[in-house]
Amino acid sequence: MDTSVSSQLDSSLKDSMTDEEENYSDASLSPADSAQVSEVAESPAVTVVQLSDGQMVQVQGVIQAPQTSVIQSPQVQTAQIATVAELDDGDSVADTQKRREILSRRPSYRKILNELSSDSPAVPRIEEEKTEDEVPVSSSALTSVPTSIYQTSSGQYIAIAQGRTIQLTSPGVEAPQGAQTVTVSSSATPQPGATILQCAAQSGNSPQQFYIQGGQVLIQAATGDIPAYQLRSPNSGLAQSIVMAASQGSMQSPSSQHAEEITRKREVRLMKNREAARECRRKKKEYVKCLENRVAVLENQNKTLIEELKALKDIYCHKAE
DNA sequence: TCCAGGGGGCGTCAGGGCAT
DNA sequence: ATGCCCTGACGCCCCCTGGA
Repeated sequence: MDTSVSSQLDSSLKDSMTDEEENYSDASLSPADSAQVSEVAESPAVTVVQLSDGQMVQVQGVIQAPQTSVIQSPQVQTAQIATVAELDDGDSVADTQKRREILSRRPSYRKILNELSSDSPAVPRIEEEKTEDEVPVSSSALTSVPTSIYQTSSGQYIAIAQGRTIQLTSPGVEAPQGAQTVTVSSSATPQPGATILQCAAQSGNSPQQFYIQGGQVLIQAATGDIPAYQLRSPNSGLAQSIVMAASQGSMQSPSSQHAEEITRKREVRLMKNREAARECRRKKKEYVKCLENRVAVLENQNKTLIEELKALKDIYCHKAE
């Protein structure tokens, strides 16, 4: 009787705990999570469970059962899970190395959550990021040499592609509303005079004007609430040598193009890393929430099984009498 | 009201993993 | 080998809360 129930619980745990989760419970769970997992009384009953990848896991005290009664308070009916390597006393140096390897090889939150979701359909999957609405930081745009992306001091992005396309994007605004695209058809060979382009601004705003003057490109705001951008291409056309002045009136000299390129690359890198860190934190929160849900589910499951066991035991005792 | 402490979010850096 | 992505770690800032 006890054996069957504990095996059920073991299999339940085996099904629901991936090795990545163990790594997290070992290293980086939130205090609330670790408290729920590790709050356990010492029990001599240790079950070794083999995970799907072959890793051995010791599950201690799945049911803290004294000899007389199986039923215990729910507080102590949690499982303590530790890898065999950690529990093994001998060869601590090798254990430490192995532990470090396990920790350092931990997959990303997306992978972990996707694996969890493959286990249980209730867990939402984290889809691969769509780059369509990330024009300023899309890798394809960044790796293609002709595209230049700049961020203004107000947070707006200016993307200039070799196709003579200028795109203004405001952060936090969906692409259809936030992006303004202008195709510069006359700039392959810059006109000696100024070519004025107008793009349809957002409703309610005055149109912005783009001046192209003898190889120079100036983007000026027509309204006071939009900061003034100044771009220029000293040699020809709208190639990547276009730079953006930090403020109105501070045009860049060609001699500083190398430093500008370095600065631009750094800005792009920082911007992408900023986004990545934000996304990583979001996924981490989602992952922790997922683990908390899983703890709740497993606790409920445990409770139900114990009640079931109690009922069966009552029936058995009645028949024995 | 002031202030210390904690929590949460953010930006940046560093380093490992991975694809090319 | 290289570049990109992901994430831990660190410092900073802001907000909230409880005590003096």
